[in-house]
Amino acid sequence: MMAEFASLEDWGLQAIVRGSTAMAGDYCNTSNNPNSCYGLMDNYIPKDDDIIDHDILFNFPSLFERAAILTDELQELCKPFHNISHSSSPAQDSSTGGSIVASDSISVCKEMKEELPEEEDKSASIGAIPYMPKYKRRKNQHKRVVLQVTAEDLSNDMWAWRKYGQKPIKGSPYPRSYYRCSSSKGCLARKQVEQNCNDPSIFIITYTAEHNHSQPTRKNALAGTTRHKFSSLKTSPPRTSPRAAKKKDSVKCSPSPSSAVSLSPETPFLAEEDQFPGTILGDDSHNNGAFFPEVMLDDDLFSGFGDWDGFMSGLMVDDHCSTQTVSSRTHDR
DNA sequence: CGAATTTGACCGGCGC
DNA sequence: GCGCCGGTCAAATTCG
Repeated sequence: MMAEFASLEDWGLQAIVRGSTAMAGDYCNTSNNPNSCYGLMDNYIPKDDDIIDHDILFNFPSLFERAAILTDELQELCKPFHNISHSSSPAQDSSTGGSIVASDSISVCKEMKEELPEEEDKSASIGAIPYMPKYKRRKNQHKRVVLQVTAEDLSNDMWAWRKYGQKPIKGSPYPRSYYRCSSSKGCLARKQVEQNCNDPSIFIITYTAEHNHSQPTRKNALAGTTRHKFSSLKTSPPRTSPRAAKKKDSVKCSPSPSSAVSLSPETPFLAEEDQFPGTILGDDSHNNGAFFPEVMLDDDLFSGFGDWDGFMSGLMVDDHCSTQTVSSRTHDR
């Protein structure tokens, strides 16, 4: 699958090749671009920019009421991927056209940073999502939900996403792709996809804002998802528009476009068996900063929940998982 | 022909 | 104030 994926995309291949060699060291300068490179959290030192979305959290009003409900919301956020865990058996991968042997990494890094007074932030966010004028969103950009998934898992996102931009990111050899939810016109949900420069097979997905509609149950019911998102994974060369050609040499060696993008937004039908597949692990302060690939929630988030620790301890299965991949236990339920 | 993708341009936030 | 950078827009292009 990986090979297939790699062969399908010029830059993807390049990225993978580079990623497997000296790339990581050369490009993954976390001091330059922690956002792009904190994929493997074992050597990640949180900074103010590496944040989680207050909106996401606060747009789940009940989030601050009961931890149990919190997990529901987390599940909601993670739905696009936790189904993947269950669907990663080879027999089920016809939707992605590949012979996926095993999907491993479903990683969720959830962080939260208090940048604004909590009350103010809450009051501003709870309830209807206010319309954000053009170019006025950046203040909220510090608040995100970050997940890490494998390439194959990336294609199993339950939501319908439409790409609206792609940018090379400083400090990362891989471009970041920007998606908005195409299921509902007014939906403010955003998604960014970039490759983990430490491990190109891992994609870092950043969700911003929240869907204002229910999750589609089958992809055919989705608006705006008719085009096969994997079309660009065919062997056809990347498109080069006249505009692109015109300015080609001015473009920094950003890998060819489709990469993560093309991988991302396919939304196959997946039954809504919403068992949270990823073990929610406690905040990393309890774990010496080790990276827990499934779910990571930081202190600030937990500070809002009195008995979160107790709750989480019930969910905790293994404190010693790998720093890069999720053990198969996630899929064994 | 409608919808999705690509990609250069534009804009605003932020650091210096 | 300036420049860098990330995020978004929108025209052009491609695809089904």
